[in-house]
Amino acid sequence: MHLRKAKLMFFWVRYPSSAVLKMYFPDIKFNKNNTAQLVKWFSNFREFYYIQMEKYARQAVSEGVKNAEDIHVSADSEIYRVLNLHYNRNNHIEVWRPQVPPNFRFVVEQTLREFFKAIQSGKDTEQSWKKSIYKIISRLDDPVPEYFKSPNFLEQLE
DNA sequence: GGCCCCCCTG
DNA sequence: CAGGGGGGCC
Repeated sequence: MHLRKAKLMFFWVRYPSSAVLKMYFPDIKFNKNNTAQLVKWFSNFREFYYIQMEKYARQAVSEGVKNAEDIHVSADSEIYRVLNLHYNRNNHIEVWRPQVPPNFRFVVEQTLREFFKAIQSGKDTEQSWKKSIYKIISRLDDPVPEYFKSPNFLEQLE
C-alpha cells in the first residue's frame, strides 16, 4: 500500500469512502484486508488531525481569543506546519505540484473555529461533543485531483 | 451479516 | 500506525 500517497490525499479528503479510495489506487488489487487497512489509515489520519485541532483551539481559548472569527490559519501558522509535517513530510506536493490545495487551509481554519466555539461555550463537557464537529468537517471534502490516479504518481514524487 | 466510524491501546 | 471493542446503519 502507498502510505505517503494516502497521506497526501488527506489534504483533499478527510472522509473518503472505500469506493473512492479504490478509484485512486488503480494499481492495487483490493481485498477485505487492504481495503480495511486503507480505511483505517484515514481514521488514524483524522485522529491525529482532530487531536491537533483541539490542542490549538484550547490554546487559543487560554490566550484570550474572544471570537472564533479572530482565528486565522495561513501557511505560516504553526498548526499548518505541524499538519504539513505529518501529511506531507518531504513537501512532495510543493516540489511536484504547485501547492497544498487552498481549501485545506480553509478546512483547518473552520475546524479550529468549531473546536474553539465548543470549548469556549463549555460544550466540551458534554458526552460526545466532538460528533457535531466531525459532521461539519465531513462536508468539507473536495474532489481528489485526477493525477492521483496516475500509475506514475509515486515515482513523480521522487 | 457487512460496512463504517470512533475510542482507546500498544 | 495496527488491534480490538463498542455502537450505529442498512
